[in-house]
Amino acid sequence: MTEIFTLSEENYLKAIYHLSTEEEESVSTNALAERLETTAASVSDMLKKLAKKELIEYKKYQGVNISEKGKRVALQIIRKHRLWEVFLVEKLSFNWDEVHEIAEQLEHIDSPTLVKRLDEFLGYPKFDPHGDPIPDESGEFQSMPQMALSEMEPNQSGLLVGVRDTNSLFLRHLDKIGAYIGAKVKVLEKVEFDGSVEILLEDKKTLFISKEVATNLLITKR
Amino acid sequence: MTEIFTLSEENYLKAIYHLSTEEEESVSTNALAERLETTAASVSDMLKKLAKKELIEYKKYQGVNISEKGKRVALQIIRKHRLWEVFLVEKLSFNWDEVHEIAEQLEHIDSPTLVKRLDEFLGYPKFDPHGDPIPDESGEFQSMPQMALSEMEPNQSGLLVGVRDTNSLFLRHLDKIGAYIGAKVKVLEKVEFDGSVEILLEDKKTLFISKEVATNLLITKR
DNA sequence: AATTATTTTTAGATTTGTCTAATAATCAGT
DNA sequence: ACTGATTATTAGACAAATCTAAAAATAATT
Repeated sequence: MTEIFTLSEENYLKAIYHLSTEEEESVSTNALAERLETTAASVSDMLKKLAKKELIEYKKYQGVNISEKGKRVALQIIRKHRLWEVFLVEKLSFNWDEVHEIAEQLEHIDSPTLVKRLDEFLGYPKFDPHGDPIPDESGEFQSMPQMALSEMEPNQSGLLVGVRDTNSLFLRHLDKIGAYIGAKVKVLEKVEFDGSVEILLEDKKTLFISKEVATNLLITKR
Repeated sequence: MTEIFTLSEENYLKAIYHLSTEEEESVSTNALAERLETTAASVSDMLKKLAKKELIEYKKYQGVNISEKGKRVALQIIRKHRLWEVFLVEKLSFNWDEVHEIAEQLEHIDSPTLVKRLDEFLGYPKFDPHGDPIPDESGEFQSMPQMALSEMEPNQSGLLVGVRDTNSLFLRHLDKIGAYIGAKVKVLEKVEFDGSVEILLEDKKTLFISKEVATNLLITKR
């Protein structure tokens, strides 16, 4: 008898989870309202509901913290979202910038067996097409130490493992310059003047990356 | 800008479509209420809504007929349902008796591109795992002339192309006796006494089929 | 510390889809 | 053609999720 949650509840939980990993402090009503493109009043209402179900810890005017139970639920939704993204890209040959909205729908499909079979079908992937880790059934996931490309020093190298911004224009730009998740990246030079970075991609192509792009590319050193 | 329908509207349309192909006459409020496990009052309310959107033709107390527009919408939902069933059985190795409820959820995912890619990925299947035809993008589908096994005469043979009852117990029974969609079936003898039928399955196995089972198996002669 | 600005919550409405109970229309049997 | 039974519709209520506008709490500024 696994508890069932509404679409709205699931979306709130996911947003709360994401916001609380992005910042250390508790999540504010307004931040949630903005993220979910709704009003602060609606958020207040929903928070009361989620608190009653013990999915969050909530004291009026003090912001929200996600509970252990809430985190468990959120991570399962995120797991589904990312598995479906892998499916869409690997099996249905979508581009990685086209899959987010479809996965937003698919993540709410309720069937533990389906998730298990899908995971198996995809070969138990550990990361989604954007480089984000896929939680396992118990909510655990591998997180590699990551840093922005802009924070690396000349001569350091690593693998491109993720992007900070998942904006579709940005992702298409990456495709165009030939950058993809898993690519080997070596920093050749950092340009003081404008913060841009000269990199060597896959040991064969050198190019300049603007500061804006460099701060949005996540690298694992090793 | 393709019109968007709510989950409820889609489920009503699907039910109306199915009921109106099962019987020639227009669909009654009570029949719909029973099918959708709701009350006649709720059905009345919804019918007004669907009529306003011109998805059905509806005159008070006279039952419903689905409009051309409504049929188009219903067939696209059915298309999605059946494609997902193929996916679940062929790719995720579900049994055919386990897929219906999951497909009931997946059929509401809204993304024309997804449907197109899924269809392609599955190799443009024409029938779902229960033997039901899959409508194409414009709503057309192949329908083979079908008859119940119980209506066939001795020495006639054909292919098992579908089931009338999709009850999970029934489907498992079929698995147990070794009957599956696509199997060759030849009627050896009909037993007057209890209406049971002796058949030859795939030219290699003879067995007795009860009247109940025989009326629920659909055969194409050829 | 007092006042202003910001943030958050409440109060009251609205929409969607549902329900029960009451009413109205149609159908069936004599 | 009438009467009783069946079937369908309306009226009114309710829960979920949202909104606007008003009030309350907290934070910031002088």
